[in-house]
Amino acid sequence: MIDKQSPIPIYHQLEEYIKQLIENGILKPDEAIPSEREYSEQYQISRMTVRQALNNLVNDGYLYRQKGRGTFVNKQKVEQKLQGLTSFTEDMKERGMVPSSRLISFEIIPAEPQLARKLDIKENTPVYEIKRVRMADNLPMALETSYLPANLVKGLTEEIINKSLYQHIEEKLSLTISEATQQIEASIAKDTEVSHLQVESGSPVLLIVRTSFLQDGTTFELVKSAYRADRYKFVHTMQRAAK
Amino acid sequence: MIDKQSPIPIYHQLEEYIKQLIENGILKPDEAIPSEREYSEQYQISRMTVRQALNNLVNDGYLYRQKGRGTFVNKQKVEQKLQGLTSFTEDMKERGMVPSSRLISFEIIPAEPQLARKLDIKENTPVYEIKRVRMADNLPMALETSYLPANLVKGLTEEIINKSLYQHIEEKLSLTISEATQQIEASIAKDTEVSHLQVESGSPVLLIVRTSFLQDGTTFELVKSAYRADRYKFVHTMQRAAK
DNA sequence: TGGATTTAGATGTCTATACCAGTTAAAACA
DNA sequence: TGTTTTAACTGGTATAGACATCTAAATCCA
Repeated sequence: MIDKQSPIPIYHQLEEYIKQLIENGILKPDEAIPSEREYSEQYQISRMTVRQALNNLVNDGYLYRQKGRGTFVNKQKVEQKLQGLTSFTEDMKERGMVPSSRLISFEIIPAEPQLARKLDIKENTPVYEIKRVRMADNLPMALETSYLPANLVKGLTEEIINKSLYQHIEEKLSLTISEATQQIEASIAKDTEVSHLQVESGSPVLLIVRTSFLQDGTTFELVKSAYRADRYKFVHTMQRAAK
Repeated sequence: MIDKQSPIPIYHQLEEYIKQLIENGILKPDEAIPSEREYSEQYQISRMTVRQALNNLVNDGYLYRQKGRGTFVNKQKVEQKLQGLTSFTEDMKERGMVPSSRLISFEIIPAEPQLARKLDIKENTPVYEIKRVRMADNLPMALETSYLPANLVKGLTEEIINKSLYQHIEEKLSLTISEATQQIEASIAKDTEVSHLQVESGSPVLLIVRTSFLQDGTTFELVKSAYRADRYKFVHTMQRAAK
């Protein structure tokens, strides 16, 4: 399980190992995991190294400690799942639904002033505009429009979009989204939303505007979505900041 | 600065000290702080102890490290402000508005099954129910109903509520909310909401249900709010979880 | 039996040391 | 002068041990 010769740090190996046991349900919530000294003896590693692994897992919310008692498995929180959320696809899968989508339009347009400001690029810079109806279990869930600076994601095709845009971005272009800001508000469905989402006029929708950033701070994408209020609820967990 | 005889752990003292320097602007963003070895020598403490302090500050987002270069002060992110958000009052102040509220009703009721489940208490346990219209710059912003288990916050009075419920909870009862989950959805204003929020019937509202937890995991409060969609937008930053 | 005390074992704090791996700038070299 | 090497930093990983503090079970005693 633990390979001391590996270039991967020991604490990280132990971390991944324990994380696996939790995610596979072998270690159950509120169950005590072996003590630090047990890990230390079993794998012949120092107790401080074990602590480093456990501390990371505590920080990530997988474990919690009780002085004098032991270290325990945390309940799988919705939060952990949602924090990693980047795409509609991931979100729906988390909710146990099958995501799909129908492309409405796909073109390259010059960024008008407002969009340019939001994407932090110059006016009229080419931008991909992708409009899609997002579905869950084959029912319309949201109408989504994405804007991506063309210079960041060259050679985008309909095929890639229909397959998995995010997979392409992460694996082929090896770009990683590190942070995102969301603005969420309520509204009444507009005409295009009424028709694409198949709701009655006057129906409420949840508008979510997400701006995603890369590690270096580059603005990567702007996504405007209108969700059917009767089908979608946004769930979100937050920790109180230290004073 | 560092008192080795103090019952307060050394790493914690150093942590608070550095945090102060950052919050008071003495250490500026992207500025390097002294190296681990410097702290170690200056205060005659072990480097591992210094690392424990710095690690905590990195985890809390105050610092970031660069291998081979040093440890630097982070920019104060909006996220950090929003993460600490717990109450309507704090939220409005962040937005530069003056919060106020009008009490509609205040009573102790037995928890019905659904509420009991959400608060994680037994059925018919006494619960405070507080209904208020929340205002920003004297304009109705939201209709809010709070539920708090009576045994957790004994002796609540109208006066306390009108003054500052959260201040009372944190300072008098010394309870700290460590985590909260929010569910956000869009809807159409109901009759009571129409009248209290002074909107037309058919107007959209943003429904937010917040459940707050104490450090030990106790469910502390359930707050249901209906915000005027034309005045309120929920903003939220998230980091991508590590894979 | 029931309450106080002991004890074993858990996490928490801290030390002192060692070596590794990036980064940078000065020193040596061509 | 311009390039390369080197040395002196930085944080990252890992060890082995000490003592503190808290918890719960075992033990003892009235």
